[in-house]
Amino acid sequence: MTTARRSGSALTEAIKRAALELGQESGYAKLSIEAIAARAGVGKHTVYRRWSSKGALMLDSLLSLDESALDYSETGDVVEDLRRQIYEAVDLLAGEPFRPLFQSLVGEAQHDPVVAAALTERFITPQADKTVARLKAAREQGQLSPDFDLDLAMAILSGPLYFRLLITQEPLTHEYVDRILEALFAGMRPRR
Amino acid sequence: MTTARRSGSALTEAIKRAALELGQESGYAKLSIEAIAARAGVGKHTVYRRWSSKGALMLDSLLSLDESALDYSETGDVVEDLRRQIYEAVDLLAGEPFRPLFQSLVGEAQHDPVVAAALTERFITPQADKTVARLKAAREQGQLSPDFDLDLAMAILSGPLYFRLLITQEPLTHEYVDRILEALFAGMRPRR
DNA sequence: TATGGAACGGCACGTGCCGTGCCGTTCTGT
DNA sequence: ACAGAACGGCACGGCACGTGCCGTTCCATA
Repeated sequence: MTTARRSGSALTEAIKRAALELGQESGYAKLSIEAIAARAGVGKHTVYRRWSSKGALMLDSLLSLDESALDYSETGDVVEDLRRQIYEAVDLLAGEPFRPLFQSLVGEAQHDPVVAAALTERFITPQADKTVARLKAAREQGQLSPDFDLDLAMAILSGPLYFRLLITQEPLTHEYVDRILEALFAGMRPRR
Repeated sequence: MTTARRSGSALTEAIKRAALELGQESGYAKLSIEAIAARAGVGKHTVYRRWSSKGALMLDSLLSLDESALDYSETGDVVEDLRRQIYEAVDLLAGEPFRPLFQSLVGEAQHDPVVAAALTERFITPQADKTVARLKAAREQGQLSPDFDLDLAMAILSGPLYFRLLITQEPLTHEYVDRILEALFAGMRPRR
């Protein structure tokens, strides 16, 4: 009997899917590459050939979900645009069902430089750049105080969200996002 | 020959010391309880009897360093008081030589609820409470806008610091702390 | 259409650490 | 003086690691 052999990319997808499934069932901690390979019906080599570690695999699996999902449209209103951008990121990664996995992944990045680098390159930097670009455009249109540090503004927007996700481990609601935006812009509007 | 036997608390201290030493030498990731016990000249039971996991041991070892170190004096100026409080926490845990360990520990808290709970109870909550209490006192003295959410202010102070520590993994300088304080209070001062 | 090489699934191996027993010894409280 | 707890040392089974080797299947090239 000739088993229909799957193509390379189909295997890659099957492994990612198995990783996400097992991750949601058992949690990241008790997750082994052995188990993922078994679930995907694949040899361990086939996994190791593609990813160097459990963290790299999970990160890739998780971030493959977004792709275009993290784009957002422009309304002309800075606050509204930022709100939408943050809502989408928060809903995807800090909402069900992927919050625990994303959380564990950021945790893993604290031990594993490879995961940290990949996380920064594929998610953190793109998001931060988008935020700063939008702020910059607003500042040039006179909607913001011209002396405000945009990188700092970005950190003040992002920081409390990660603080909630990682430290207090409370849910990230839209209402919380709104409050941060409100507080930030209270101090950022141009002075009369 | 009768080996001089160490008392219980002396053993506890010796194990903590060994854990911190090995943690700084090898990094948290490649750290085993076996190795810690060996370094401390102690049986594994003696470790397991005191701590339930590597994370619990490391957290205890690290936070035992502060004790009274995280107290600070009152100057009457909110910003100055908060600055001192944050400096001290940042210098101890996010400065050399303990930054990598603290970082890994917060990472561990993402997988291990026991570590997360201990971290919250022994460090996060006390720090947050202190900050909020100081803000509250200032507000009651009319130094702050009366409608500002103090918990949110605390998150805006803490969030960017953890963002730097965990996400962008840049050093936490006093200068950065100052900029956050400045930005926050720009939006918090009472309106005329 | 024939052929070599790459990728595959399956299996087994040695390694490291886990957490837990059991031993005989040493200290402590009563 | 004595019982019991805590100790250091050792050995154990278990698990997942990462890496070999096997024979098979697919694919590119000639």
